[in-house]
Amino acid sequence: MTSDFFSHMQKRGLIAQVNDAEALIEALRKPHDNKSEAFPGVYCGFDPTAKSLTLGHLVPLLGLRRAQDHGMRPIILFGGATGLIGDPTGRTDMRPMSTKEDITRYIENFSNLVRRYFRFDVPNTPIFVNNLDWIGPMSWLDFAREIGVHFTVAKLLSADVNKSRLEHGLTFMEMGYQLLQSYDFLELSRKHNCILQTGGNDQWSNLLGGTDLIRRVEHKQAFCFTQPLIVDSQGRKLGKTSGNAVWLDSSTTSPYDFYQYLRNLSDETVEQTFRQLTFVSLAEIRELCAPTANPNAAKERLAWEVTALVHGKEEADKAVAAAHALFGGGGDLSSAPRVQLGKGEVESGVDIVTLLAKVGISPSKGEARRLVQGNGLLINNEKCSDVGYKLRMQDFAQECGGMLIRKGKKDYTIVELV
RNA sequence: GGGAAGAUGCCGGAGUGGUCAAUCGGAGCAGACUGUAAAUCUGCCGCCUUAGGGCUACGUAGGUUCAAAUCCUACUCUUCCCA
Repeated sequence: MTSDFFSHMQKRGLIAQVNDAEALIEALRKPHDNKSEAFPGVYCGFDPTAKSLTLGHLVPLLGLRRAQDHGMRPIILFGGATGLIGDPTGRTDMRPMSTKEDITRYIENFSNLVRRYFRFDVPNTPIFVNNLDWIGPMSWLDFAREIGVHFTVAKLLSADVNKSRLEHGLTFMEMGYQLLQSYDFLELSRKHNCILQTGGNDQWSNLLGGTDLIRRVEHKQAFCFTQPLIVDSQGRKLGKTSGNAVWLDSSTTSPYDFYQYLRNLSDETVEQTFRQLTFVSLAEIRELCAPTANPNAAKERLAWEVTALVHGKEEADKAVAAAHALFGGGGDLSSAPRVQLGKGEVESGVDIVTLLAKVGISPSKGEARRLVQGNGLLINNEKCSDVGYKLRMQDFAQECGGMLIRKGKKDYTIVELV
């Protein structure tokens, strides 16, 4: 059944570039002993550059899960070592260096986030590794002699990713990044029978570095493919809202906001996102996204499916209920985003502008003022265009258990008194 | 090591003594239209403000001047050319 993996990924639009498709299909066809270490391994690395993972990381994560479902062993690598260096790919300047303590903390959070996407009740359970474990103890000299010797500087410089960086200052540290990632693949190939590496489309040259290294050192063929970056109809990277990333972590992006983000995707993006971010069958997706079908029904389903994967069915249902309540009128508001305000504030006659800034609905008073002046604010579904409006206790006595603030068309917040 | 150029707001990129909180484009926010979509059009887009103004900003630190993003000095960083 591993043999179906590749075509499954292709049909879902999850493969951008492959190094050797035919040989990979052939390798996956090879029967193996289900009880031993012999599951062919597939790995993808995640560098701890931020405290949480984003929507964009969901593609490779689910890709590993799809591999698991097809009888491969998923290997999730955390870049404890590579995170200290920073991948120069696609960047015009160096990443700010994180501290070692930050990276340790991030990795802890990553491993908590990631577990839910895999199965542990099967023989091919996932493996979690940290590349600091093998890169950390290695001396520079050993590394240079064992790994560095297989890379020429000309080759590294010819990579487009490095070329563009050359003008802006590429450091020695960062140029070593590809070597580290290549070494990871070699190590996993030796230890865990890992035959395949996946990554984002921008990772192509890093992935090839690994397959090259394995061929040179082990005289074995290894495989890699990249996955398309998920983008919207304008080709913008998916997963940013209001300039902020959409995180997989419920404490940074609430399940409601997560749901809303997907619910608001543009029409053209829905079918592709459906294939890439859900396990819904292709036949059903076709039906949902047919030209005659209701695009809003498709979006609701898509948003629910992905939210359920990331936050669980219960949270997804709550997000739907909240959305229906806010947009459809009536229904259950209990899951809408909430913020709290001290009673004393209202008693002392706080005005609307101060309140918006205080609870974080607007980042500053000036912006709150502009919002109100621009007719963009509704209090309990009534337009409020009076900048000096003073809140009263009865404003907070709505059914939802507080005051319903609507900013613009679809940004709802309940302010409750404590 | 020597020489040249450069560092501006979230990003790109104008500005070269006052009229600069800084042209323009992108991103973002809001309004109209709509389907919680796209496209389009309109307004906003440093912070505070009792709306008169105040404060902080043009790599960092000093200086010249009534007045500096703009001139001078030192420093930091980057790019290019030569070695």
